[in-house]
Amino acid sequence: MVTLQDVARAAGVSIATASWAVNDNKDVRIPESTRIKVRKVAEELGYRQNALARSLARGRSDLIGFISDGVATSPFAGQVIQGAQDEAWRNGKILLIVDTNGDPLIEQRAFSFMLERRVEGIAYSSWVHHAVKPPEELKQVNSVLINCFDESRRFPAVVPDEVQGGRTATELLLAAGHRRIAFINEKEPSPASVGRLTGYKKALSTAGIEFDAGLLTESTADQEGGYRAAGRVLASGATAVFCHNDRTAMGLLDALHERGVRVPQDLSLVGFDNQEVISAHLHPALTTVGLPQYDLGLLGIRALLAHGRQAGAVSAVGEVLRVACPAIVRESIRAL
Amino acid sequence: MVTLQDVARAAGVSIATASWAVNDNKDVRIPESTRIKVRKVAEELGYRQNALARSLARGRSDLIGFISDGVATSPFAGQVIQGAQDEAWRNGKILLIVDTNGDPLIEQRAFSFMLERRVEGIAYSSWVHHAVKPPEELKQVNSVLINCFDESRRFPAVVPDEVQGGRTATELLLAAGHRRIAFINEKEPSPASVGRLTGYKKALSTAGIEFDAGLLTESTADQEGGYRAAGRVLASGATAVFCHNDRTAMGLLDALHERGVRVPQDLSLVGFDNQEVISAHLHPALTTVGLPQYDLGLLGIRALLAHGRQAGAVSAVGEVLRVACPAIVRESIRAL
DNA sequence: ATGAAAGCGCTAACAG
DNA sequence: CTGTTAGCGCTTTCAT
Repeated sequence: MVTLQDVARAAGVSIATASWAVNDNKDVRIPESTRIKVRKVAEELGYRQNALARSLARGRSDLIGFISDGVATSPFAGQVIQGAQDEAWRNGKILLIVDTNGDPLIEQRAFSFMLERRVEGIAYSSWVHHAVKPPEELKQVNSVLINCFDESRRFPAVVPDEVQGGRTATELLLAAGHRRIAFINEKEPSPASVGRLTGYKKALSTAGIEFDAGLLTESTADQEGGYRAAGRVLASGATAVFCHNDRTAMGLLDALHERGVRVPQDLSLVGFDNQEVISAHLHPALTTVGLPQYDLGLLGIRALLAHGRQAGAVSAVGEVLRVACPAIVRESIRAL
Repeated sequence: MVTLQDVARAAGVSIATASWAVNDNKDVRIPESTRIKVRKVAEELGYRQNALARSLARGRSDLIGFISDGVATSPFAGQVIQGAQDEAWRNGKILLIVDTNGDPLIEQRAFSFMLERRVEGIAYSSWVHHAVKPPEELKQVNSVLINCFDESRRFPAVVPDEVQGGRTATELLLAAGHRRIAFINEKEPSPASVGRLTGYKKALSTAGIEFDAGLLTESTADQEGGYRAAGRVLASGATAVFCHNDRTAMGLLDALHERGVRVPQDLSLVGFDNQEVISAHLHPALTTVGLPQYDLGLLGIRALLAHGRQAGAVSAVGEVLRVACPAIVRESIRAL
């Protein structure tokens, strides 16, 4: 490995000068000529900075830890990471990602690894939007929660705006003239289920429609849940249905096909999540509401970096940022 | 930040001794008592090793680079990363992951980052199994290709065994008594399409069945492709069909439902990829062949590490390891 | 404008 | 058994 010392020697300058030339240091003025020369020599020798030494000397690692409880399991996490990575790079930082797969022991080791590597912050993310009890280690470093939040509000968090999402989904149907809109919601209480229900009710009330409990069906948030809800939905006399997520919609669509109910001719559908493999390829393609995954990652890292800058600023601590969920219009809604 | 020096001072020992104690160094014998004491002091002071300094001093970073062209876009990559991470950790290494999203510029920067960080090897992976022209930088460090391969065979590679997979899928149908088995294959030539076709033919020939070109249909490898292939498949008089992947099977199933053809009563189906969101939740649940994603990652890193150990060993260079694709039996096959 | 030199925190000979 | 010390490769202050 060729070191800066080698470059300096070969270029006939001191090691300090070589450092300045290589780093294009603005604080010090060295003649363009020597700068050029040094860089040329470095190039020829195939010099490559040693980030380990550099970090040690500067006291900055330029590393940001990213802990996820499931890139592997989830089709969502990928986009979040992409957003996080892009924002990190834009700031000259690089992500040190580890997927704990939900295992506390792995999480423990992940923290050690990261802290030992002197990461400048940690983004702690989950693939399901939910409340978490962040591990103590998180407090040892600047950090942010992504797609999850701390109930005791000790950390800033970035999450999707479920309420607005639920409202948007409902409004899509309302705008098409539907008045009797069924909602197949997830049975388990969760930020998504309570948030989306709230949004659904808000949209209805804004449109001057009274909430009808008979239009609300609870089920598991997967294909089977949607499939089993078909009977109740049909019996409710709804002309449109808002499904808790795309998987639910897929199951419902399946049941509808079997019963000869056509979508969107006989019944309009809107899903949630915009899980592409499913929504974009159903028959008909599913109109849905997307999760702002990329932005969650991007904004999470941005918050981390901003917070790091104004170190100690209390303002953002515990604050939760809700990111808008966009409408994705495809073909499953028929205008009345 | 408390340093080793602080610990040493507080424990009343030299910094070297402190290092021995903290690292549980076997090469040197220090009395259990001082070892305990040092560790206790370290604990109390909240000492945490500085991996940057450690790596610099030892000349080993314990970092392994993992370049992917799409964790974000693919539901497959996640499992590969999981396998890679597990194997890396088992060896005390940590993965430095970057997703290039297929962008050569990002890839370029990724290499710089990794090389500067002195990674001990790079796993270069793709989310579609295909031939790649690995960038020159890969040669600067111990490396391995995962789910892709170098046509000029300059690097070891780990890929799924498409031929065996195609054979397995076909055998699943054969075993159920089917003789007229249609194959909806991907139109574009690719390791997957040619491999699976080869496997299909082999299975047939082993079973003493002659290949019938009339049973082969080519289409795009997605839902739409499967949907459009329905007519030809039905016309072929097949009693079973092997779909190039689960998405194709999903589209086909859709078309079949519309035409009133029941699965598996009237027609048996087998997919490929075991894309859970789809295959596990179709009606009926899809019998398919899985991709050995986890193992690809695991074996890739293992190869990297092994190769690093016997540095210079020519044996493994350019060698491609084919990993078996397992059968995933669900409900879409009916025994004749 | 450029060089000398003191670290950054830790490891690993080498002495004692 | 334990302490001294010379680096690892680079940044940065302080002279020159």
